[in-house]
Amino acid sequence: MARRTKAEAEATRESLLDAAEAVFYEKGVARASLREIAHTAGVTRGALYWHFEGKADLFQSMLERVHMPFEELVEAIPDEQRAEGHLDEIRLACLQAIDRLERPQYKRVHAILLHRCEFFADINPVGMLAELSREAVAATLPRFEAARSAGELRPGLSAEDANQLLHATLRGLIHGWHLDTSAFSLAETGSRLVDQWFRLVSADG
Amino acid sequence: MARRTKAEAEATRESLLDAAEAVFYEKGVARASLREIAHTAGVTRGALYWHFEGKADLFQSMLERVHMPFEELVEAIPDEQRAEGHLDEIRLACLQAIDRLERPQYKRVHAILLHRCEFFADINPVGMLAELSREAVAATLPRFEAARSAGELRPGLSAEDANQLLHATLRGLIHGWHLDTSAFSLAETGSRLVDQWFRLVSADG
DNA sequence: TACAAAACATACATCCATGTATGTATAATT
DNA sequence: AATTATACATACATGGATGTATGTTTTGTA
Repeated sequence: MARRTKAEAEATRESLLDAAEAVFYEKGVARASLREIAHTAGVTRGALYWHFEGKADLFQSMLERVHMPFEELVEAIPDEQRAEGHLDEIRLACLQAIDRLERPQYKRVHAILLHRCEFFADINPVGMLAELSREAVAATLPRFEAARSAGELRPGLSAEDANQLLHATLRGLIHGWHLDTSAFSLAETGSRLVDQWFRLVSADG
Repeated sequence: MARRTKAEAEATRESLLDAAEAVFYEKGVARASLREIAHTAGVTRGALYWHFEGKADLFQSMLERVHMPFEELVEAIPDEQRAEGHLDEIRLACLQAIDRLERPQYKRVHAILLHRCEFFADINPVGMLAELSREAVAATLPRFEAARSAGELRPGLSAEDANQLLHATLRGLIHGWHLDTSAFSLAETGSRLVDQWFRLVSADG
């Protein structure tokens, strides 16, 4: 086929990523063929290999579209929700994360990352999840320490333990939700449990 | 090759399951070939197809070797650890689970189930995880309700919420550990966090 | 002791995925 | 206006995996 304009090329790139999301979600990454992804995007494998080096590169690029660093979550806290203390700021950021995880694209990509891909070639989803986890853990720890210094944390509970417990709880909550997203609503049940958790670890809970 | 005795046949079946564990763990389920599994077990695909219907059946059979129902965990609580109340019984059972999850076979199979398999053909690992989860949640709920009635639970915390929080925390803890099993020891860090958790939710914590 | 089925190994047919090489029309550049 | 690189499509070469059919001993059994 003929050469397309730059904007058109970018559009095919995006549609390839969209198609990858759909096909990865439906078939799993390993059983998804590049042929089907290209076909879903309305192009051929030629286009795919032009924009990406292969399945691994495609997968990686797909993930980069949904990265959400903790600081971004903090900034995304709406103005009407004013944080009362350090603990409360973490809580509100968690609620922001929960809110985003229910959005279709995040949900689908997360489902792929959690249950629809095995490590392959250069891409190691376990390592990627581990990296994201470390990033999040490192971002919240100083806030828990600040909360500790301010006396917001329950006596006998260290900042490190509270931090690890929070991430374990969130991770488990999200994984559990992804086991059956129709079983409960993240927005409702999830945020209620998160609120309960913060009440349990706060000094005046 | 010639017909083997019944005992020998059972031995090859077991060695095929062992090989499946090893190859699934190394390559992931989707990229693991039955040829390599058979070769690792020291036989050919003929033997594999004799004992199992295919990869799905092999996978399923592999999982059945490591199932651990909650009641079994309760019974496995050593005599020197006497449970003080309902909450404490749940706690001790959790510690039993943690203990088992560090054993090589459980650890490997769990790693496969969590991060090294995609759903395929008739087998749906997400559904299987969901089923195991439901089973565990259903097993602990009545105990939390008993704890609630006995006044062991923190005021303002329902049995349902406590139950969901526990399973979220455990699931997150285990998933997090599997992201990098060298990062921390489940036996040490895990049981410390579990103890902390039960302290947080208990009325006299 | 004979025989049928067990417990595999071997061979074959089929299919599909990946990677790369090559073709091609057009957008961008000079 | 001519040229070049772009943005793909098409074609080809290769390889490996699955499923099944068929062989081959030997074991359990009647």
